[in-house]
Amino acid sequence: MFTIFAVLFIMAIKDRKERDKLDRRKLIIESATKLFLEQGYEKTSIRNIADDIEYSPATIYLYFKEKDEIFYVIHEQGFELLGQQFTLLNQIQNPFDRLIEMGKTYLKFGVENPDYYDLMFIMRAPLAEIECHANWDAGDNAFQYLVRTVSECLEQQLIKTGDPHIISMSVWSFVHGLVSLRIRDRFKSLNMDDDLSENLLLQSLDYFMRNIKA
Amino acid sequence: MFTIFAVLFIMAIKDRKERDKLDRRKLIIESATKLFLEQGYEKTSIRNIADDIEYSPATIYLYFKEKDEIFYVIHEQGFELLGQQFTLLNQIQNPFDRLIEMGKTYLKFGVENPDYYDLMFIMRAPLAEIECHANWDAGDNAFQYLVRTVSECLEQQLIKTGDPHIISMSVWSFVHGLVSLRIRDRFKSLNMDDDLSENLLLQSLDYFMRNIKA
DNA sequence: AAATATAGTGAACACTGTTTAGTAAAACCA
DNA sequence: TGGTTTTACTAAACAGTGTTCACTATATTT
Repeated sequence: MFTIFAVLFIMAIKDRKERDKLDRRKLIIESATKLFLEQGYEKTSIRNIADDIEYSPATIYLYFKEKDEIFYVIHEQGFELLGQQFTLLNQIQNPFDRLIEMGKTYLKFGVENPDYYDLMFIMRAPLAEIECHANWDAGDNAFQYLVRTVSECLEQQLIKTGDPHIISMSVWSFVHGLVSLRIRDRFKSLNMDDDLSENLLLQSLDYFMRNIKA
Repeated sequence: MFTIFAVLFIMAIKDRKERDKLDRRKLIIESATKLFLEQGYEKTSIRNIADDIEYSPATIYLYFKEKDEIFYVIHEQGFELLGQQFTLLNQIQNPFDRLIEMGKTYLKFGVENPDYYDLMFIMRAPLAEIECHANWDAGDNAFQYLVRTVSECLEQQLIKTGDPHIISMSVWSFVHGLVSLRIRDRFKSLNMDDDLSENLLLQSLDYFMRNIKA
């Protein structure tokens, strides 16, 4: 009889402990995200995070195997954010219009969240082996979403014929090229007030989309 | 009388000293380039270079203000290399054919020299202020070469009309997107044997060029 | 009450880029 | 030739990085 209550009691404690553990993990992630968005990956050190949450640096290693593992969750946050903005575009019936808006959304995301973008698409891929299976799921999903939209465009003959994967790859490469050259200041050669530069990106996108139109 | 010879002698010594100084600078650059091409920027430390040339780390700072300054000359080497390969294409009369070959050359350069490519087009720009004037001259030249070729295509109505700067920006962004996603392993999602992947890049380029053709 | 499991940390390790004070040797001047 | 200055170099340190480990308190279990 007593043992039953005892067992329940023990389990309640264990539950609380697990909750606490998750809370502290969350604390680390939130601090890391905050610092990361302020200063980027390289400049956010484990000691910075430790100072911020008022724990010892060593404690962080009780919750994360390595620095990259912390930033892998931020990496995922980024994909969730971008995914959300893509989801909003589902309501656009015409797949070509949707494709155009996806492009605009992508450009906007990159320019407005350069640090997220860096982690998601520019940085040398961390966790090469470790979480390799799950690692690029987020990215794959987004890409598959693109492939589907492109396929719809092809079915409805809204764009010139071609292999949907090649086309998707091309679209992605194009917008990625725009964003990453912009983020890494390779466009500053000529003119380029900040406003102007975002306009140039949009004009380039428009040029690209006009060209693939059927 | 004697003084004349003495002055000549002194100057000869000074010349030799300057030669020596340049030699040692060159030694550092050669070692740095070697190590850089083996391991990339981040993994090449000042101490690595010092060990390699059998000098103290501090000595390197007598010849270069900071690590970035060493890699700025490698950065320039990269542009020279790419520029050489572009120059070979001058013999192609038809500007659109030339444009296509420029694209292929660019892709090939990026895939075959990922570390150079990284320094030239992906890495966060070093020397932000210091050599800002001269810093992107190399890159600007290459871009102006692109703009000229695009302009020729427009004049001869080989490609659809549009602003030459927007078109050039688009072409560059497109090939840069392909290369940078490729060398940062963002394409590994589907299939991708190494041979196959380079083929995909070329197919994408072909798709792009077909679309801008008049 | 004693034994054990858990959470957290100080201090260290092996690195990094960079600076500084000090040392030999070469060059200059008398 | 001898004394002074300039040059070339470096050992050691500074301040930072990611990461590990031996250790300590506290909480839980027996």
